[in-house]
Amino acid sequence: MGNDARKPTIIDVARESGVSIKTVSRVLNGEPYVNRATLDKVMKAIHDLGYHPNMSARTLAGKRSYLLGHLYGDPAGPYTMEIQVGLLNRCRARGYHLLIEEIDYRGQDVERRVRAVLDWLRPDGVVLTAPITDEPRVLSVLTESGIPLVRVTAESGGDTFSSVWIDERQAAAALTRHLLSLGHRRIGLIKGPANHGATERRHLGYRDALAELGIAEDPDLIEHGAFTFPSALPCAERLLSLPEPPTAIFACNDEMAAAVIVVAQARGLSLPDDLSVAGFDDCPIASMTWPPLTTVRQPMRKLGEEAADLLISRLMERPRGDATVPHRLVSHDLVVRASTAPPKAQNPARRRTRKAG
Amino acid sequence: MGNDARKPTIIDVARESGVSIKTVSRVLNGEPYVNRATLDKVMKAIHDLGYHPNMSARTLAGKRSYLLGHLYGDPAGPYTMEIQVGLLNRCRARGYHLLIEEIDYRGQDVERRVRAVLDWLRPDGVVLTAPITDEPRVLSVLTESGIPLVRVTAESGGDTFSSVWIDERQAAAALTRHLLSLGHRRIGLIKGPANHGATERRHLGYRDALAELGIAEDPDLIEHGAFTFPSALPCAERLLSLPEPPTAIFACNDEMAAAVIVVAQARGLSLPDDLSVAGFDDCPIASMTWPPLTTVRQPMRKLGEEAADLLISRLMERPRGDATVPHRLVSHDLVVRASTAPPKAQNPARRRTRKAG
DNA sequence: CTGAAAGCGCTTACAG
DNA sequence: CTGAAAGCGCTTACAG
Repeated sequence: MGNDARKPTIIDVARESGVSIKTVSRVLNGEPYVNRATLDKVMKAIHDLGYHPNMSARTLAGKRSYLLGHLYGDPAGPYTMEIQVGLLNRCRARGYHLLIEEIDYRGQDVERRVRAVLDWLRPDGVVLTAPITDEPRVLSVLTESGIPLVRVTAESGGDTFSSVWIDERQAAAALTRHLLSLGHRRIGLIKGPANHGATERRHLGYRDALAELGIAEDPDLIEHGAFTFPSALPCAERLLSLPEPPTAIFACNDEMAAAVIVVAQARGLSLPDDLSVAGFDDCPIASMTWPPLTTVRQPMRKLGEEAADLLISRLMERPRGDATVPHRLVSHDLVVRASTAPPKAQNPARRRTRKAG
Repeated sequence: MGNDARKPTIIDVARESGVSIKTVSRVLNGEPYVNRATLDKVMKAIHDLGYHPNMSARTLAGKRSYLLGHLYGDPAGPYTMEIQVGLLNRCRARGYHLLIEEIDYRGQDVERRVRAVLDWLRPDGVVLTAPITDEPRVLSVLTESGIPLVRVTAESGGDTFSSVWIDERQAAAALTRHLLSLGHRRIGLIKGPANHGATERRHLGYRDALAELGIAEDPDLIEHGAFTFPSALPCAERLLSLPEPPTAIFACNDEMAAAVIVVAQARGLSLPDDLSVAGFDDCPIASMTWPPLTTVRQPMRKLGEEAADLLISRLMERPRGDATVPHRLVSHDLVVRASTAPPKAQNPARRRTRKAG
């Protein structure tokens, strides 16, 4: 209330600048072939009037909504949320807006949920983040609808879907090499869930690095977590209870690495002397543990920014029939912090009992 | 490509069910005075055709966008993101959608940014979460525009803005009482930033509890953080370096409490024997530290759900001129975990040096 | 380089 | 309880 002042429309701008609404529309959409003087007049009118185009009218008349949909299966996870910040950054810069939708990929009606989002919101494009980048039901609905989509951190190759990714295999190998170079030879691995693409990629990197030194993988040292903190607790317990426990543990994400630290501390181990721990992602938690975690930094905001850029650029070029499926590789960093060090005792896990020194 | 099948419109539904589009519209909007048999026919046609109303057309013709805007100043923070999950839950259930926008409240052009969101997106309502619930520039633009808004976790009272809140003062008092009941008498407090409403409210609760036992607040025990992990590091250092250090520290959120734990561990203190630590919020981090944190659980998803419900209900009742400004109080819980225990040594911080036992 | 007309798919008054 | 008409603010062909 108070401001009955009707918001200015394209008609007001046209009148103010003495041209047709079609010409204003041309300026709004950055179309070529607008006389320089005309353009200036229109720009001035837009500015003077404080005009903003009405999104709904644009969407209804044109064929685009200027909306990107972010579909994710991991509500409030730090990894997903950081990517979202990146998406938001680029949407803002390029005149798009972000609609978010959580998809419970373990639920019964995944297809219906995804379809509903498309039908109701009609976003121009969709960004998929792990762990639903590889969910067949989600992908099938999306493919069938023909909507442009980009997947963040999924399998690189493939000529079906566009993606933004980091080389997780190589990153995992680099991290494992770091551990090996410190002198560790028994390195525990806590994997993610089997249905998650990253799980296999990181495992392969671990195996690559071991193979370089001619070390065979010991199945006893491989545990399956679920990329969550609680899931890694029993994994860590089992690893540290082995007759010959590992001197280092590589958890495939930071939350699981934090769990390893907690278990180790509860057992009275002194870190990193008795046990080296490494994670993956460089989420905020990686800097909040004691000792802070050695990990692989995934530039999550950047992944989001690249994804939005890729998608929006694709939407801007008219011929949406072209068969190019672009991929973007983003670089990662090995971040060495205090949670990794050379192994000290031969049999650290045995040396101590449950009581802290 | 592939599906040229034009999406069904209200006209198709009208034809299919043999009524006018106006009647279909009535059904869509749940208006009263629709004959039962007519309603059934229309519902069947909607279902058979797989019809979904076009949001843009609705927005353009009607005066509502069915969009809620979530404005926040704390990108990717776990507290904010959990609230967002709650908002999303209720939006989904009630036919609304959520647009998200980060507002850099320390930036120069806050007003312009907020105004742009309103002008471009024209959401029906706005949800504001801390720390921008009390930002005067944001509030002034919003007030001036007359858009319905609800603030999550802001000052309870006031007849200007609607809010959803927990009694932080009482919660902080309960937590402090817990510490006192364990026998602690010197309790450090790490506050939030001065411009954040929660800062003062939690401090008052701390003071209330001390006063009940006739204990005067010791200014040396009060530190100012910024609700972030790094900000609390020097605060903890100072507190633990006092000639007579506290036996317990209450950090006003979990991230800062995690920082206290890290500092204490780096100094070789054994927790909770040498030092009790408590946080606030019960974010995921609270369960990922060692020892896990005693804290106050804010039901963040619930806060978000209540906020969305409050707002949507308000939007549904036509007469938007009514002067009621509803408030909703959500209850909190004291969560006692292993980070708090009775004080052990008289002077624990002195007893040890930097080396862990 | 610019414009007049039609139409996107709904809802709003207004009738009946 | 139901409907015919107008209009929301843009963009799309189509002309010139």
